Amino acid sequence: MLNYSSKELEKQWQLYWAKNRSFEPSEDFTKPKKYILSMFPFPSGRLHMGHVRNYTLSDAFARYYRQQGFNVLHPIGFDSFGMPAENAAIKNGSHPKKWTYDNIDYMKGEFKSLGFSFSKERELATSDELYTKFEQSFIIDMYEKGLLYRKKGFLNWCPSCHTVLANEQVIDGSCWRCDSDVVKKDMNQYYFKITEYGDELLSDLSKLEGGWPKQVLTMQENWIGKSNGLEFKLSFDEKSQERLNNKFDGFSVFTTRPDTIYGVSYAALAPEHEIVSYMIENSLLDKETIEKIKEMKNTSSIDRQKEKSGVALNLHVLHPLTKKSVPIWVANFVLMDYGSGAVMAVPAHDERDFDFAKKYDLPIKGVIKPFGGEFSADKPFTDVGELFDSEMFNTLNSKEAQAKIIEHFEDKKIGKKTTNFKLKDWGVSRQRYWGAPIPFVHCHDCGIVMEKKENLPIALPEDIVITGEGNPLDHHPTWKHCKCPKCGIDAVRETDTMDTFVESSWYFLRFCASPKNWQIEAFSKEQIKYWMHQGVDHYIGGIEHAILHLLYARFFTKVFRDLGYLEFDEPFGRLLTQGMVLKDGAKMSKSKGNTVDPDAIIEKYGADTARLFILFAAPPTQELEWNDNAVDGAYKFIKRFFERSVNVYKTDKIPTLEHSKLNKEEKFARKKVYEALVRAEDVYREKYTFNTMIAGVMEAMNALNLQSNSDVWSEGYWILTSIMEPVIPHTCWEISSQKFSFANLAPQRVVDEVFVENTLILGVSINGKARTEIEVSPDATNDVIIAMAKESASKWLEGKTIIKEIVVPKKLVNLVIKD
RNA sequence: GCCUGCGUGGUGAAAUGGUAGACACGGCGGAUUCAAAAUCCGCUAACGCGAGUUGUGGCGGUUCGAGUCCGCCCGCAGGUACCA
Repeated sequence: MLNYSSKELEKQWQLYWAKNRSFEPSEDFTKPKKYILSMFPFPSGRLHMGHVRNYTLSDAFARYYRQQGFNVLHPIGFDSFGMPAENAAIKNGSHPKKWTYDNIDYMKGEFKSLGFSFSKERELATSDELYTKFEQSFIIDMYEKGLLYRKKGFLNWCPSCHTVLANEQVIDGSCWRCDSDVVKKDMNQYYFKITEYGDELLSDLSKLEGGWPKQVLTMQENWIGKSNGLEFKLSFDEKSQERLNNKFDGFSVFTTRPDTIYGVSYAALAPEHEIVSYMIENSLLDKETIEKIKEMKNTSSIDRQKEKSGVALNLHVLHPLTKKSVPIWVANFVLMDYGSGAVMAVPAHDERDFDFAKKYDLPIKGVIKPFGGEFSADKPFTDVGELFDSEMFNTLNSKEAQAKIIEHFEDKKIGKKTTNFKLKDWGVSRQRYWGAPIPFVHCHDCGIVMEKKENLPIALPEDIVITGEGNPLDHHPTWKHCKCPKCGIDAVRETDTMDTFVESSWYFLRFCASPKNWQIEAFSKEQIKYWMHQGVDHYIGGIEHAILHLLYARFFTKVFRDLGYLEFDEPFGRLLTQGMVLKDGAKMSKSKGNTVDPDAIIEKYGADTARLFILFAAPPTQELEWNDNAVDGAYKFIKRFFERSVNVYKTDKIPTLEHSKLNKEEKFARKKVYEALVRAEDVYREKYTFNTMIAGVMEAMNALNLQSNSDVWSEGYWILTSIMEPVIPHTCWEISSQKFSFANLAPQRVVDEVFVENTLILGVSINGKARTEIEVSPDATNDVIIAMAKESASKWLEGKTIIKEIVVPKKLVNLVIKD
């Protein structure tokens, strides 16, 4: 066994694992469990290095916990619905289903060749009809509970993908997938009422503290965007009401700064506001004004941000407290989909209101001044200060005034305390073929009717033509025609399919179900209770899912809880967000031409090399710079690790050694081995810094190589192959099977005697600066140590006075001196 | 703008407030070889022949002692943005 041949060795163990069902979880729910999950891939065709990093990490956890005796669930699947399958269909004329499942087959082969210890029997693809069946059933439940509804609205529409996008899928005004400019389109679609869970999604973030990266918690918090304030109505004066044919008596506004209420000098409506629309439709505005408003509406959200613009409506409202007349404007910076689409404007204390007031020469009325200072109208004052010109609230601290003014509005019944969220309901309809059909029927008589559960799944037709224009399901000759499930007359199926984020919002629950029950249930309460206790134990994936996927999955968990399917609040106990894989300082991408193909690396070096390099080159949360030379180095280490196992004898028990009889090199080697073990335990528990764990093993190897005691070698390998198995499993199983009958792939005991030293080296520093070293006995008293330190450092002490002596046990001595 | 992170050798990176640079890559030198590859050994923060001096983005502070803690500033990355 001198020659390391990665290819044969890896293939052999992969076969062995498959044959022995080595990675299937047990159904014995009395055992302690670990649920290790990596975010499942979209079957794009081939794995990229980001995937390899992701699954190498989860595999290391899974293998470690198996060694520790846990019942480990480490499943994998494919998030297999989605637009790329259709885009490929348009481009190559392939069928989305064939394209998808061919890719899945190929990628499964890649998983195998990387030695990932996934459960084979729980593999799934979300485009499987069985998966769709249960998903549609959940959708029906959610509709019945009022958590899914249909409404007309202004939607984000990608003209290139010909589909609607959720707010979360619009990045800087562009489509998250194809980067086209997103436009607004008025149409019907289905929404999940995620806003109903806004408060809980926010407050439960505190339950995740410690388990999730702070960064992700902050991102979710900002995305949910809760703000407290005052909502009140601004009422039109009589003249304005008449002008509006008495159709409107006013409009509602929301502010987080009620303390600035006396500084209101105008109010502004969004261009899409209903009052504005009414005026346009009923020709209550002159041509020029209508043109200006239309122009604002047609400007994209990015362009709207460039410069403020607006137009006066010649309407007036009465200030709610002072009853003074306040002019109404239409302003492009007022958003229709936040609050009520209308704002009170206080230019003295708000940047946006200020810019707008400057541009249109509107009055700026200060009501808050800096403590001990004066208000200046040169720029808006937005800090906390003292109220003035605010009637009964004068001299109050502006922070305190907020609550008081809200109270005042509530007492007078002219306004109320309100909370607003940035989070909006999640639009899920997609005008696409390759997705799960929304299981509803449109009946002329009954309206929207849910399909009967026994008819599920409503599967996709396979004989379709995909052109890229419109929705293939809508164009299909027969698919959408059906009978109303309620009254039986001719009806039409909903042709919208669901956003693919719906599938990834519950897949982690599906994995908990025993495959033997897959046909009859989505998952069972009992099994979920076991596997999901404290959530998924380690969830690993890219930071790019910090908002979308993780928020939706949290939402679904809470909904399922309220539907009675499960009994916990949060799906993922611990989250590890891995860094990107870079080459030449940039993210690997086909367009940049800096990709490294995992298959090529496996072919050249083997899977263990790829795995070792990835875990060694950087800690998981950091970016990982690909380095061909260092990959080569990883290969050489494995080869050396394998070949030096000739020094190890065959045994099925860890050798026992009499430490005191060993020579210096032998003792040092043992110490290094056990140091590596201690480090490994820390890594899995909390730090995840596999790089330092591997460095420890390398140090131990270097130390073993300095001695030739075969007991020390054998004990060392017993432990080191156990530590390294999660990282380079093929190599370690080979060594372990040949030398230890696998008995070492089990929890290891730390032997404390190896850390006992008969002399200690202490650093000696003068005024905190390292100068020299002394060698002392471990039980030397401080007096002795200081005396030795002084002698050793005498050169630096000449002519100086020692004013303080500090001994840090086992570390150093610091002498503080002065002239 | 706001919110998170992060700034350490030629490079990837280590370092519970206690001798900065472990481990590895690269580089240099040597052994082996007819030669090369592979392998093995040694050196490798900078400056200096050396004793030594200087060094963790910058400036301060706390401390016997700061890469680490605190304050301000600079730079980079990610997220987010007329959210009233």
